Amino acid sequence: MAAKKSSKRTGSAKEKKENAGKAPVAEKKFDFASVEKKWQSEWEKAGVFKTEENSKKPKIYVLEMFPYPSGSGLHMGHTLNYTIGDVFARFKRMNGFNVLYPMGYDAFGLPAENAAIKAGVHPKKYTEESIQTFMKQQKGLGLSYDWSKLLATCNPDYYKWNQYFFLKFFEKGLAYRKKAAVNWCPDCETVLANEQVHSGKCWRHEETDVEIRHLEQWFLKTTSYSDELLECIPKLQWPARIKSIQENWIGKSFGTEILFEINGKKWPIFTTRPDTIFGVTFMVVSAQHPRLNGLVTAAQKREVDDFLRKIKSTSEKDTTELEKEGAFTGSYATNPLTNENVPIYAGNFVVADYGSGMVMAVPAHDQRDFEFAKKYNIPVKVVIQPKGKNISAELIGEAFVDEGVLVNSTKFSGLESKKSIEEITEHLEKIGLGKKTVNYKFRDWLISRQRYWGTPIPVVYCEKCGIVPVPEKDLPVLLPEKVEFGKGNPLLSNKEFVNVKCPKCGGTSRRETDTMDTFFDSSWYFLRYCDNKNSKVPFDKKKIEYWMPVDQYIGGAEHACMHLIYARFFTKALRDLGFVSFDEPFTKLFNQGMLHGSDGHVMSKSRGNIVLPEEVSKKYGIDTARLFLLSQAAPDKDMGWKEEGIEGSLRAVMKIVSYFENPRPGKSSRKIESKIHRAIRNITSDIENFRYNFAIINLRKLFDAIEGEEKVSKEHLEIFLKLLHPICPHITEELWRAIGNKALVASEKWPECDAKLIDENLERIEAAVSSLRLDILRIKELAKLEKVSKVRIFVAQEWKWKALKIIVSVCDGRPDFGAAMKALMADPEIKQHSSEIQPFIKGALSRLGELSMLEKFDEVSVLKEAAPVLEKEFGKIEIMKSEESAEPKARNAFPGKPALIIE
RNA sequence: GCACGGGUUGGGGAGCGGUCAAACCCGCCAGGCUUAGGACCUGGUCGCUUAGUGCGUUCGGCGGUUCGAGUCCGCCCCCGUGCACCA
Repeated sequence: MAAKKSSKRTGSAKEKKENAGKAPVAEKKFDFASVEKKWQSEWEKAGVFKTEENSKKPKIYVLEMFPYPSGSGLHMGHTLNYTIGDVFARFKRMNGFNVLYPMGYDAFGLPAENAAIKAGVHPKKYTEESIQTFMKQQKGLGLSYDWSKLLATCNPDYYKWNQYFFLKFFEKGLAYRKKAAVNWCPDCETVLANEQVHSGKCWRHEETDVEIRHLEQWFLKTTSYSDELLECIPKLQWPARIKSIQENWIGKSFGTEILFEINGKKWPIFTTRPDTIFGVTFMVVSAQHPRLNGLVTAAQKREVDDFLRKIKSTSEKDTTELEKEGAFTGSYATNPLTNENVPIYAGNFVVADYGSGMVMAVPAHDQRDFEFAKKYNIPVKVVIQPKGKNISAELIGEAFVDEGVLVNSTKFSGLESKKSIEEITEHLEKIGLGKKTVNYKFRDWLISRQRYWGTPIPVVYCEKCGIVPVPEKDLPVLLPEKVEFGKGNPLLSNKEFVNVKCPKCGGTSRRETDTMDTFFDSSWYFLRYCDNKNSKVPFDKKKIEYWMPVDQYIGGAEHACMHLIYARFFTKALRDLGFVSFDEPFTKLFNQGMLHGSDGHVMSKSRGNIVLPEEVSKKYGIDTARLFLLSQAAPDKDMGWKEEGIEGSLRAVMKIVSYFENPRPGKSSRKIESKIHRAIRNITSDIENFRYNFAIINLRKLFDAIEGEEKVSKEHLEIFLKLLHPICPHITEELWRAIGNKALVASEKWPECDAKLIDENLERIEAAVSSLRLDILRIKELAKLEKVSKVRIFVAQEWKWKALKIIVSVCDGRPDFGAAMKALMADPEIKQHSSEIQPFIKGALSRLGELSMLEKFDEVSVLKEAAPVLEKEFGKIEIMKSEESAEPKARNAFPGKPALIIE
């Protein structure tokens, strides 16, 4: 099929090429592969993508989220992602910026380890090979990375600094170890951070329920930055969606902490509804609460244990539908304002580590509490009445949760609930039994993992000294290669690694075998790029100060409350440790859309719907693929990959290539000059604002205009190639050379728009020409005229123009028939046409907006310029005033809408 | 349940409250050119019209604001995403 196709693809295009004495492009197709290779190596030779040291240019740091190097390599989805950044980086480079555009690999992680278990390959080998594949593919895409900045997080010269930062955090108390109810994924065989649990499932295993286990683990004190992380969000130039996800994730809520007395001890209870405190009839403590046991009396132990066993077997299923359940603990709490004793239940609907893990239950005014109370026959006490209504505990079928007026609340009765929140809180503060407080959903980041392929946590456990950090001089704690994969943490199988002497006392001690969450690695990699070869310190502060923060970050929205929050935390923590002096790592963030495969699902290896860039490249050339991907939609929108569409992009590329094979150099017309400068202006702002799809439309329009010209100057052709270069880097280099240039487009200066050369009038004339021409042709066809010998164009009578101006000015954007009529009748010249005035005003009022634009140009002069262009084709063209015509249709010519008579 | 996106002409996808029947691409139709081809060129592609730059009807549904609404507001329906028993 293919061979037949290409042999047939000859014809007129071929003849043209042969006349020019050149190889027929269309026939040979175009050797994209060798052109791509050639320019990729030229770029490398010239080092055009290297950042400059001590540059006077303004800096810009363009960064894509670095990939996890999986064995399956890149697909078109990645291609889209990196192309978006590459276009931007090339554009900025040409605009005179010193651009840092690096690439690296998030090389630690579970998939490598799992592959090792499955295929018997060592994770190190697996990862190294994957990285090689990725690099080769990325180079094949023509991405303009400065490869000298390369890093991989699994190299000791990188993870050494993970350990170094860990120790710094440990010193400051930002890294700590505690026993807690943590998330455990039985498939990953490790604990997970809260951010890695999605709706009760593991982020890597959609099918796997996460279990709650009580384990001692390492945490980073991310919560000490909760407030700052939240407060800085409005300042970020990030997509609103990501900002809102982060705000929700941090989940700040204002409320009151009330001290209830339980077994002689004060328990702080967090609530947003202190106004309902007189309605508390019981308390519920989380079934996962670490202090639950202390509340259970001997008599109730059995009941509570039964309950705990029951929820363990059902709790992970259908969290949405879960019925509220619980068991009485046997303990009571004393309400500080009523001195009533209320029973404490253990319940499945209370979160252990939000607030204090126990809630005061007000069944009359909280739906969950209501359901629970009904189930266990606990009294319901109404303390807030809706305005103008009277509800009673016996009759309500659901909790009344809205605002109202307090009742049964001692001296607070009669207050509006909103007001009483303040008053009750104040009262509690006065008597020392409560205070205003804030609560966050955000929790500390659990960073230890019971897996092999990660950064060893630099700590040993000494029998005498307890937790002892590894001294800085002994870093890095190397990850041993010799381990056995299978059950449990492979690191435990290496005795030399595990059994060490205590750095403090020299006594027997055991090395920590947990490794760090890989999100630790990715929380500061953007800093390391700035100084990736430094072996003395994690990075030179001066270099960081020059390059950071990242000006433009590009990546997927799935990292909204994982990587993007961790990196922000890390930056703030490093700032407070004196490593950096800025507050936020990423000034601007762009979320690229997801590429969907032909089955409509997001393109991914596991779905089996991936399209490989190599294959597309081979068929269409990578520039064509880039053009196609970016022209489909705005780059932040999801889009589908469809093979059919790319043919159109190939056509466009081939048209451009053919044109440049046989250019027609000469002096450009004013018209094309105007168009070029308009295009410069538009395309510059399109790329700047990631409106690549519009940039491509403008490029195509510009090319159509160039192609239609008899002659175009070399300078203008060069401008076109420069404008196209960020999107189609390879072919533009090839064509740049073809029209006689030596240097590389990649290092050329971006063209500047000379606004003076944009000629609105000329473009109006052109538009008039083409619309006139079409009208004439259409009329000719409809009238079945053999030939057009004469065209008469009738333009509106002058009084109509005058009247129009009056109407536009009188009405000031708002149709006002009366005012318009009055104004027109006041003008003696217009008054002569009184019979036509009324319909004219109606017409004008109905298109007021359009007409106020029309006012700006002179119909007659535009047509006078337009007509001669068409005379060659249609013979004599006359322009005349409507009143000179006897034809009623022509007489009705409206301003801006000329009438035609053709003979 | 809460929050955020989105529903536009055959498909993809644009659309500062007036210049918008709605960019651009694909598809489709007609014509041209032809070593008759899924190449290239030109035009068309909501309906009705037609010597029109004419009329009508449209932008998930229903209301509202406005002289004027895909465009703003309210409610509803559908699709997608995030969080989810957060007290």
